[in-house]
Amino acid sequence: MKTSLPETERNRLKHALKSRNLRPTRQRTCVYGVILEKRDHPTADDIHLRVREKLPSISLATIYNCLDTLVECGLVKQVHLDRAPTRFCPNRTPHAHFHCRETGQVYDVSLDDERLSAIEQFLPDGFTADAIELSFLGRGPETNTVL
Amino acid sequence: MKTSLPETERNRLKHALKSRNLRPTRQRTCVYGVILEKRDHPTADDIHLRVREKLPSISLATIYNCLDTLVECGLVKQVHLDRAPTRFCPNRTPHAHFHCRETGQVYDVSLDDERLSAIEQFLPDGFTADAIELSFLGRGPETNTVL
DNA sequence: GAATAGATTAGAATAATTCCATTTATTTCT
DNA sequence: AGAAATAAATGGAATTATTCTAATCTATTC
Repeated sequence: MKTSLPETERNRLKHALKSRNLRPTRQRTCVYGVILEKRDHPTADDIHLRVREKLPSISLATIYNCLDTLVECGLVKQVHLDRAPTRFCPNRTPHAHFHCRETGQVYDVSLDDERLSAIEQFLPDGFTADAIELSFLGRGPETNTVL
Repeated sequence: MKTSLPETERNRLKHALKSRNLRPTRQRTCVYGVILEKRDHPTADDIHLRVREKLPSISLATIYNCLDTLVECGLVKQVHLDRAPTRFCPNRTPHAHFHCRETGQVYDVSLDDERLSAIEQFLPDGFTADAIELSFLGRGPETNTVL
């Protein structure tokens, strides 16, 4: 059976899993593949629907398990917006999220090292962060009234 | 009946509500009072328990209604961390949140104007944000191993 | 190839949030 | 003040997200 995961990505997954003594199962591979395929910040449920097209019998619990594993491996990030289901994002470079009020669309906003370290310096002495989540809520470019 | 809300705060609430044609009901006043009283980022459920001591018959639905109103009025902010229930925060000055992995405690991290506008500049052209949420996950000062 | 550890599965359980229809409170109008 | 009109609160049911559990399946090790 062939899964549509490019070699580099598949290797990244394999290595990340192996280094933690986890197995590169069909389900994990497929979930990761699906997340990389359409980068629209899907929820667990969205992902379930998409993965089902390839592995029709996969359960939602497995989706959650796989996602948690991928998050642990640092291959996927969780995005928490509003009182809404968690979304998942395979962008491994440092970035923030912009959530459009109008369209509901979520955009990645990339953060270079300079910006990232600027943010880290907001923390008072004694605090050490290993994860930062920055998100904006507002109106994206396609909602602009052209006058 | 007396509610333990200091005058300034009560006025702030009254004015914010009036300007939106909303009513300063006992429930709204009490919910706001409780949130100001113990600033530990409680969930809707926590707040329900606390408000019940003063208004024993208040329902959770009303707590949610009141909180939504307070958020609309800009008197309370929502905090979204992990896959966890939303927390509420009455700190109206710009600030981020720090979530300690060990203790679960949530700290406010204040942001001065300079920092705030630095963050705003992360946005590409065409995007306008009316809310920013920044949160850190890591270890707070009380978890430091003293060597 | 049996034993062991790791993953998946279905479905039940839990928990957060929303919805709805009814009742109660507040404001407005006279 | 009292009646009408509007806004808000209520309880409980409904929905939805997420977690848990026990059983089954798979891969790896001896």
